[in-house]
Amino acid sequence: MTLPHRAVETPVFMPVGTAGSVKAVPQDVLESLGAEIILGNTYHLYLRPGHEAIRRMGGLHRFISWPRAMLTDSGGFQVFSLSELRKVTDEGVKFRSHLDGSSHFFTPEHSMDVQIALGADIAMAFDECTEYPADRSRAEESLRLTMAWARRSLEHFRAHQDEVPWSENPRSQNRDRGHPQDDMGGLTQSLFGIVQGGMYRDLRRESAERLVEMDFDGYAIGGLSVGEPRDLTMEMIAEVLPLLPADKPRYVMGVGYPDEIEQYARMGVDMMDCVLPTRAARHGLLFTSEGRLTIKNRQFAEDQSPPDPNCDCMVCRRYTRAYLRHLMQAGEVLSGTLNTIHNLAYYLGIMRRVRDSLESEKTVTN
RNA sequence: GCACAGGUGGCCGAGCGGUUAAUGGCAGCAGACUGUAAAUCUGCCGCACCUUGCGUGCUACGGAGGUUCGAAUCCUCCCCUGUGCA
Repeated sequence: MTLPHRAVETPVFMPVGTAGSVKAVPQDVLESLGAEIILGNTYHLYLRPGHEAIRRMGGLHRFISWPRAMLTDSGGFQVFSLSELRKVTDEGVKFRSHLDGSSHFFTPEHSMDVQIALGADIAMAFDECTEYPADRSRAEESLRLTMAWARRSLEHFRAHQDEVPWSENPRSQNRDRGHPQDDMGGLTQSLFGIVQGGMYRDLRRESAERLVEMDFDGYAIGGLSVGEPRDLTMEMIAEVLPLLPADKPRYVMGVGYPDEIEQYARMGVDMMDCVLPTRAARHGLLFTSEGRLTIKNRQFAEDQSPPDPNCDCMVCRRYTRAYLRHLMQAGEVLSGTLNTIHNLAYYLGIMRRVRDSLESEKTVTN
């Protein structure tokens, strides 16, 4: 399958670039690594530098100078991760900014407005990422909210999706400058719905069916990898996947470890994103064909071998474990950069191999 | 030489008569990280031993004596460092 818009082949892994940057790695390096689509975050970009500022600058792609695809998460995950700084009502979520403590009210409509202003290729419905564990009634309540918000997200999005800042768009304000990032060729932004339901199969099923009925451009499975055991994650995905239309992208949010993403991709998941390869890299954990490598460990102090002997990424071709360990010990910023480059290369490599072996029997072109 | 100020565990630095193997920080060692409040967080960090326990023993606050039931903390002498004056 190929994602609509900038023809992204799937299954695909999407590096996370919350605040308009895949931490520690410049865009041109991301391109050379073969990253085809990256994430941005609605909540974070709304707070700083502000979505209207980004709109005025021509949209997210242009602002960060990223010519390939982007997806913005709706802020739904922040409802979960900033649980101590927020208050949820049917209407929306009141956040207290983690930056300065100021109050901000997010509703599905507001999230859509922000995401349209940012103008990523794919926007996400505003949802509540249900925490784990959540008992039955809590999961039901949370799902009720997410489903109501999905409908509101979709309606508002459909009514305003032509307000993206892209040059080809009639309402765009930045059609004059001929920038590579502006080559959107009459594309439209799409919106994905998000399945929730805690760890209850019937709730998951109900969630999926209702979303499909609403007719989104793609579907995500959210609320996973929030602390539950791995087999439960698997079970939920297996339950939901068959209910989602195979001709539209199916995205499992926030996963996972290398073996997980391979497994899910082989099950038919088209898209995945995760902060793990980038965050773990900055913390000194490398994922390799030989397993986890805690590069800061003393044992690598004089190890002249490459991080992963079976990897041909630009880091493994050139640097030794001893050097990477030293950079980590010395607190050099290059440490995070090199570690992240390797981890992303590793993740992207896994997906490339899965794609090759699946030999895209379901190529859908735009 | 005189006058002040100091000498504390690898380093910096608290403590100034008793819950003190000794607050903190750094360095070191190990672990965690899954739609990013994360270049973050957690644990260990004098030595030895074991039944790994808010366990036992030993050593420790420049050195040597002393006061005291008890001293890193008080006294004496000595050594050393910094600053100022000769």
